[in-house]
Amino acid sequence: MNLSISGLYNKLYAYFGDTGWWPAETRDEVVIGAILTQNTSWSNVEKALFEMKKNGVRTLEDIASLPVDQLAAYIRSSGFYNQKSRRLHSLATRILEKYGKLDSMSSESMTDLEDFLRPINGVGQETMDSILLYALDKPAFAVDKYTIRIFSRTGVMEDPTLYSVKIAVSKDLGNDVPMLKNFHGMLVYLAKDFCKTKPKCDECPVRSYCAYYEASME
DNA sequence: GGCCAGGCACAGC
DNA sequence: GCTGTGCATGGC
Repeated sequence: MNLSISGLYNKLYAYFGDTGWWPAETRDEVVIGAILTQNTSWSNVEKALFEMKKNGVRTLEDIASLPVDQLAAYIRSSGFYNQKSRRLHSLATRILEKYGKLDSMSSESMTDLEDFLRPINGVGQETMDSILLYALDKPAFAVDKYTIRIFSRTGVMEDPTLYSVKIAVSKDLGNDVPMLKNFHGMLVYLAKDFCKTKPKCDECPVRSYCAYYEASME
């Protein structure tokens, strides 16, 4: 059976509903989390966020005014802490220099924001799209490893890559920001709940489309 | 104890 | 352009 992108969205929505993704209370926290979660499980990111907050570091301004190695000590549990502390510090500094705060940044155009973010060290495609969508409410779509895996297994796309998925999703879901936000959130839930190394296919909402499920039944 | 996790940059081909 | 590698912790 064939499944389109909006078909996948509808299947997932029927099961998960509104996920309220991204798990952050402020725009600043989205940006921080977007760097910290790079190739890292969210539970380790949470520990780092907790440690930062415990020490009064909650905003990009707090980060920019902190020595990098101090920041590194706080985010230790998120792994790659030397890299990430440098990335976070420079990203925070550059945003503050150019825009002052994220609220005023969100009134800029997509292309201007992309041109600003893309060259920043440590901001790749997924990090940029996460920031655009979840911190700045722009119609971007963050493609992660989960997304590729699910699109591939469910046959939504033949040979999904980061860029082909981005294009196809924006074609199918358009510029509907709440929908784009929720789609990514639902894909994360799906991947975490059902697609892990020891998959739980029995109750998966899209198992009837999934090549992995079929293979596991043989 | 080994494998994996929501990436990214950079070297070498 | 594509592929391999370093970056590091915590949970299973």
